[in-house]
Amino acid sequence: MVQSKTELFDKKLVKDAELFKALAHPARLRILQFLAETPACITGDISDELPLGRTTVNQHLKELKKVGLIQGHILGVKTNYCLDPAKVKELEKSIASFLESINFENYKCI
Amino acid sequence: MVQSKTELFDKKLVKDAELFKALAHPARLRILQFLAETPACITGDISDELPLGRTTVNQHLKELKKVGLIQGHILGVKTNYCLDPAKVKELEKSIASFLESINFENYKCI
DNA sequence: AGTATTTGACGTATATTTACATCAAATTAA
DNA sequence: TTAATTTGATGTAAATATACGTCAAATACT
Repeated sequence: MVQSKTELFDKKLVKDAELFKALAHPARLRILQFLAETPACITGDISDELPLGRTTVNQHLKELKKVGLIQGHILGVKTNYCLDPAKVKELEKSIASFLESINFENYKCI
Repeated sequence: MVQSKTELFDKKLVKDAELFKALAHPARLRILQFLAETPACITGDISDELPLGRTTVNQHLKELKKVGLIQGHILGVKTNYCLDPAKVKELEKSIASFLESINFENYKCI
């Protein structure tokens, strides 16, 4: 991008775009689903579930953690990952509010 | 990515990820909002609205067109862009169904 | 104590995204 | 007809994303 211009946009739009970006890869969507299905969510089990290497999965986990959608709890050598339900709710609201902003009942194309 | 692995994931997840990716940049979110506000949506006006060059904006428009969220109608030299309200509705449904798949009422972290 | 397991940090290679400049084609205006 | 406008295609440079291997540290097992 030579020179990032993201800071020139409205802060809410930037934050929304970051959330969408976190969801912009099938591996990360699958990870979220897996965590939702699996309350006992050991890190290695996640990479076993996906057609990707462990280090790659770890990278995706890091991105999900960055936006707060998941948390990692260290238990000895192992790390238990899990969804942050509050953040998921927040995500839901952010998306809804954006969609509302582009949803005009009487919109018509010329 | 050396070797893309996206085709190894569930098709619906891949499609959802593509939708989220189209929304993963503040410029594209702003474009969608602008089109929603502006029924007479001349191409050049869009780039005037954004802190980006015309060619850059054109590239973002192309991506939005690729996933079908907007349409371009050629009128002489000019092109009128507008939202595709049906696609926006579809987007809304896809997102809702994904969010539902990770939303467990009794989810609890260990 | 010594070995095995699990993880995250780091580095690396390739692909893609972002931002733009330049150009040619098409159309409109003078 | 000539000049100006508008657009999309093409090319390019830098940044970021994706996928993975290797490694060291920490913990668990024998």
